[in-house]
Amino acid sequence: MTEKQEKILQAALQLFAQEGFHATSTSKVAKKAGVSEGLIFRHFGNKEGLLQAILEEGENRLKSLFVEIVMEPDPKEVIRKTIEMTNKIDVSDYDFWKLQFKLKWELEISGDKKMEPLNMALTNAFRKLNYESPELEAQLLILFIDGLGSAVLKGSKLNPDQMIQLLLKKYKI
Amino acid sequence: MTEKQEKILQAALQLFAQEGFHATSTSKVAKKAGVSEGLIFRHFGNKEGLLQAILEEGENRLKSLFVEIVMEPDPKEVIRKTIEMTNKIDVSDYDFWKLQFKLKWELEISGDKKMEPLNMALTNAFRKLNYESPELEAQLLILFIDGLGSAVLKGSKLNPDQMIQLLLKKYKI
Amino acid sequence: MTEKQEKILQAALQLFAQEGFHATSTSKVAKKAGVSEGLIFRHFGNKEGLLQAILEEGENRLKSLFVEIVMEPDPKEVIRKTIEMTNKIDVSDYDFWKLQFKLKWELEISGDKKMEPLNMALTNAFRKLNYESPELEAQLLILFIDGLGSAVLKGSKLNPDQMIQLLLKKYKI
Amino acid sequence: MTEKQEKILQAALQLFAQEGFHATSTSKVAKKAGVSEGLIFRHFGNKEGLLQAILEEGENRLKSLFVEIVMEPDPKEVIRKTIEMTNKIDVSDYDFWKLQFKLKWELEISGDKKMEPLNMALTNAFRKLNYESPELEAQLLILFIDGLGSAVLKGSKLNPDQMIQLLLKKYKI
DNA sequence: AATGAATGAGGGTTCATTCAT
DNA sequence: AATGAATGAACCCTCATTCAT
Repeated sequence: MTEKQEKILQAALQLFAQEGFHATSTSKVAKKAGVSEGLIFRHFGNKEGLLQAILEEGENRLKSLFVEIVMEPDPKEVIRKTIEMTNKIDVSDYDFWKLQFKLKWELEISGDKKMEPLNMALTNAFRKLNYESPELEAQLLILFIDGLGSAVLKGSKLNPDQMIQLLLKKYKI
Repeated sequence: MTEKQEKILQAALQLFAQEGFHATSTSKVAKKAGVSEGLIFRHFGNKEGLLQAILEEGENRLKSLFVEIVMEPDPKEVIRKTIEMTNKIDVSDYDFWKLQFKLKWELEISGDKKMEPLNMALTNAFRKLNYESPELEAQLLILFIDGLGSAVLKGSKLNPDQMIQLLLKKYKI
Repeated sequence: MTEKQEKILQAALQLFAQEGFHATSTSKVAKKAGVSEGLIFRHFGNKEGLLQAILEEGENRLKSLFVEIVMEPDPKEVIRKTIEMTNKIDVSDYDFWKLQFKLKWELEISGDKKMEPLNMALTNAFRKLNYESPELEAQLLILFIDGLGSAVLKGSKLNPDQMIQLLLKKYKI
Repeated sequence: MTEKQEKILQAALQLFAQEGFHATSTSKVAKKAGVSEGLIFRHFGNKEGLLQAILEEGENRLKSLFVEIVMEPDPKEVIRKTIEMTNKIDVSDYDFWKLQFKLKWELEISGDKKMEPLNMALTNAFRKLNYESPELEAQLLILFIDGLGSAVLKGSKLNPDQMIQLLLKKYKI
């Protein structure tokens, strides 16, 4: 991975996240990266390939976010960590996460699959805590954190910390 | 509103919802509507104008969805109706709602403002029911219905009816 | 067929014939035709389509060149007219015919099929004249007019009229 | 001439012959040759230089094809060898000869000059045999073998052996 | 000798938009 | 109101070529 390749990825990430995939031209990416447009295609094949390169890194980051939760034995802790997940996101990674959400809509990339490990960890946790419908409860919680992340990234005025506190209380944690 | 205008709006709605705003060319819209491309510009000024026309109708539909909730005096009913809102969506309107969600991300159109009446109705309801933080509770519930709608429209496998039942139980309704 | 469409075809024919298909850019065609580049694609779909449009006219012209020969009852006349065919080509049509020959090589478009009616007419003529191998004789004569046309169009110094006289004498016509 | 230079020439020959000069990119040549693209320019200066290198070898091969004919004292033998020339072409050299014909059209390289020695040899032969117009007869025969080679290389269905027999008979050889 | 990163110009094509009819 | 020809800018991408290593 040369220095210019990194520059391209960085510029593309930022622009895709801010303006969207289709609304970002490869020439804009090149200009922002301080690189000739042709270089993008030499390294990533085509615009789609550039996107894939970014997304691949995305899956890795998501996995490393999940690993702590999935490995946690205490069910209450699983739920707590899940709820607090959105707070773990570094501000410098906003563009990155924004892109993930954006693409789910712009390119109809389903996020279900990626969430599966989290889903299972939560289902297990709720089962251990004797919730009536552990699967449903897991889905509901995922719905919440997805919604919370979504709201935060879209710049909603909602205060995530308060929301997290409220949720923790509701789950008696 | 002539017949051809309707045809254009219909075609645009479908295409914008399915492929996205930027990925849909005006020529595709014209072809699908069975209309000359120029006519789109005659009637809606430009591509953006076409979008606005669709969105305006969107706000109206949203308002009419909300009106029942906002007018409801019984706070428990307000919450129940809110939770069951997603079930009220007709399958034939899927494209329409999909577009609304899609655009929030593709064009960074905040949905906060549109949700304000619902937000206030819910806040009021929770206050009447002596919830500790009615504002937060309202936001949380909105988060939920937003997440649920989002999941359904993206074709998630999750069962909305079960989810609604679970929620109703949680709110003791 | 609008006026500008004609202009495009004319310019393309000239450039394709002179520089070759691949060596001619659509922008060059547009400039020469005094037309915006986009118009080419509106009317002909793509560069290939533009070529096809030219070639279609080619087949028609070829057919009308053949018709006199194919309809001729006197076998000697068939042969004579075939031999003299190259002389029938108008100087203003040089570009057109050059393109036909050029493409046979540049794009590997076989000319065999187009020559079939002429082939049959000649075979018949040679058979009536009791030549030993009429099919072969027909092919040989086609080889000759193809070669002669080719030489003339490539700007060879060879004198076609003398060549034609020589041939006529050989076939005793 | 290093091993890699040979590889490049070989690959270029094949590609130029099959796809044409303009339609073949230097990168394709490099890939086929298993060589870095830069090396092509190190060795041959530019794409044109690469072509020239191939063509130079072409002239040599042509000369060596002609030498037998030009050196032949018996006029009848001169004619026979000329007519049978196309049969002398090795199948493994098809690409090479195809390229020669192709370029005559794609790049407007006249073949007249290269044919001069053959032309003179034939003229002489016909003169010795007391043909009326030896120059014309020479040109005509060249026209034939050019056409025959052309047809064979373009993959025509015509049977070259039969054609050669027919010609030999016509020239009473 | 050989590589592979890098470039700038140009490739074909699509786009939103305008205009005469 | 409606068409369809026409445009120019921008699109993604490929090209031949250069250069540091």
